[in-house]
Amino acid sequence: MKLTGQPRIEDVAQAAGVSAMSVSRAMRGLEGVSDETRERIISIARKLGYAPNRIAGSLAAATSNLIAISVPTLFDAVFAEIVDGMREPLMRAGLETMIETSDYDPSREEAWVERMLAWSPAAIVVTGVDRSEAVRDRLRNAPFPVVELWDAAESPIDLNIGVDHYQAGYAMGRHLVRLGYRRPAYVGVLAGRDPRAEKRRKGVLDAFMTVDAPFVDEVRINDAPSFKAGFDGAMAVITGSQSPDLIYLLNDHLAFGGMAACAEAGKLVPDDIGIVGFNDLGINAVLARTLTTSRTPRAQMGLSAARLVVSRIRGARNLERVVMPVDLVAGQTTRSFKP
Amino acid sequence: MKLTGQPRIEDVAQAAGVSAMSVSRAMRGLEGVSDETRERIISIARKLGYAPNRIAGSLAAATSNLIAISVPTLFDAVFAEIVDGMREPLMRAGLETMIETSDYDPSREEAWVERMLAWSPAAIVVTGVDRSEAVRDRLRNAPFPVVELWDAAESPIDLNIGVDHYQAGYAMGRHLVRLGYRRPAYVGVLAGRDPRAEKRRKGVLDAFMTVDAPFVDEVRINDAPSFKAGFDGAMAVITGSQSPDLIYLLNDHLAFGGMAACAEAGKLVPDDIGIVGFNDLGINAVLARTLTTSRTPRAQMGLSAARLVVSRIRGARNLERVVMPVDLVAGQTTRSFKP
DNA sequence: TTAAGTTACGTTAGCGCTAACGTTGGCGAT
DNA sequence: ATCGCCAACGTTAGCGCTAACGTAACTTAA
Repeated sequence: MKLTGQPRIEDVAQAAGVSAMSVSRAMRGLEGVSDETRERIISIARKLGYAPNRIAGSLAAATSNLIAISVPTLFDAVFAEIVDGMREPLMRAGLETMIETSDYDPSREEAWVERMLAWSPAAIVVTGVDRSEAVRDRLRNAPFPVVELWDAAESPIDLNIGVDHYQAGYAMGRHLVRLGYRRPAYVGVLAGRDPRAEKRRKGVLDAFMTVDAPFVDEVRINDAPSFKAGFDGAMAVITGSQSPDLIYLLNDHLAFGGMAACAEAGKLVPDDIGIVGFNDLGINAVLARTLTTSRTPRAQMGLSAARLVVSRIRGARNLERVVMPVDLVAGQTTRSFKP
Repeated sequence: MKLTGQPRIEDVAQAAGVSAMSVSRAMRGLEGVSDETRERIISIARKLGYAPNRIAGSLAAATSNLIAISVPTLFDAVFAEIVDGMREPLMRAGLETMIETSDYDPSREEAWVERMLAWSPAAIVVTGVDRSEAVRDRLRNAPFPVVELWDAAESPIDLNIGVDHYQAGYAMGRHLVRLGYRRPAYVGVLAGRDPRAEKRRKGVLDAFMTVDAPFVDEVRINDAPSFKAGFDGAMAVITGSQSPDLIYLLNDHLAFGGMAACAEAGKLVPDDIGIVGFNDLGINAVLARTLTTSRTPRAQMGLSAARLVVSRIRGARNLERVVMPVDLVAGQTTRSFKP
């Protein structure tokens, strides 16, 4: 009860007539204390309002119960869902979550990784696989599990759970080619901002190139992905001179904005123009005219990643790489969209 | 360079020919080292790849650079935006974010508060003001700033930034009464799940009671708020026997689902029935037929909260309570909605 | 019976840092 | 000259916990 007014392990030890070490063992559920003593210690600890000082514990044990997670942004429901999906297993395992939003900036992520190393986390989770060799090295040599999430890694640093964005794009592209589209346009954010989006774009493009049909137009919004960005981008493409028969947008947020732009411009979807997104956000559940999109297992990805991390922390030594399936969600093609 | 292979402060001290304390002072920008020595120390630290061990530092200083934030969920864009808004000032101040999602469960929040006390955070941020007196006491006596966010507190624990949900509801209710609506219905989640939503509901109800027009129907979805929940809830109300002339839904997510339900049921909005939400999500920017809703300054709230926290940590002793304005966003009333 | 475990503890020695309190030397004021 | 003061350091003593290593009592096997 010295500095902070909080009882310390020594206070509990004295009250229970045992050593601090026994209290430590009892509180952490380690063996080496009899059931009888353990119960007595725990009840006394509760009575005193004792909570182990995690900082001291982490220093002594040279590890913490912190999981450090970096995502580009929480504003995008995709990452919010991934993080949300991780919470439950992490909570069960008594792990706390530290979060970073890098705003798609590799240098911010890099600085954060360095900072996190100073916190001896129990594990670190980063988004995607595209980062400098220097950071990869730091993570490879880290004394804790590392998860690369959301994208599929060719050579993972350690654990990897994600979807193959190129393949998802390619599969969607093939589907669109089969439907007869030949003049695709692309609407996304500035190249380099979102490596996963670029991979999907490349997949779609490659699929269209099998029928010699490259993008006839391409708009890059210099802004965060949003309904508005999709609206503006799609509008630019629609009112442009290339008259595409299809717009592939970075994700469903943009795609929904794109549908609205079509409505505004008097274009029927998909009669006049096709609109395709990515992720399958919940919005499709309530639209009479659903988007064509790709369903990504976000929550499942978070859940699996968290479980893997927990099992690793508990001692499992398996190297895992999980590529999760992306389901193609075909939009309705019989009625028209009017928001 | 002992345990973890990471250089320690002592390694830097020896390399620079000074004491560990001087390195500590130099790294933290404290006075007591000459500019010359400071630069030399910092350059050597960089050369060695030294990063201060935050855990050891936090233990010695009995405080950390951690900000602990609890929100009900990140899946709701509102909280994602609040957290996102806090990131920038926190980052600038060198503070790390620990996050908890309580899923609207007070007992989870309570347990988390106890856990966080063991981490000596620099500040703690909780959502809303409705919590047990026991938790309020713990937070009041905490040796760091506490922020209650998103709701306006009558008697704040410490800092408070939020909107007055009752007033927002009341203002919206008055607006709706003026528009001539007299048979309102409510669609929300189970009572007790979301105290802020209940306050808004009460505000709307009180406004309607000024013209003796209570809710004619009320549906409580036993599920997370989503497009789908709004769709289902609104559909239940529409197909019910009370024929409301207006549906007030918990938030914009539900309200958008509600609009879709109206379309599905062949009801014109607002000709046949009014649909009202809360928050003003970005979706309105792309809808020809916009929702009637209340605009909440989420990002601004996060930003202000973070700034306040930072200034407090830096020594300011001001007690602050900020009630932010909620703007009423009137929906278009001239054309009909068809998704 | 006795050596060799086993259980249930206690003791020791830090983990890497920082608050608080020295100490030293240089400098201006008297 | 010598006092006091200040800047620029160094020293000491932990912060509260846990890994690693004792140790005593008790059990088991041959």
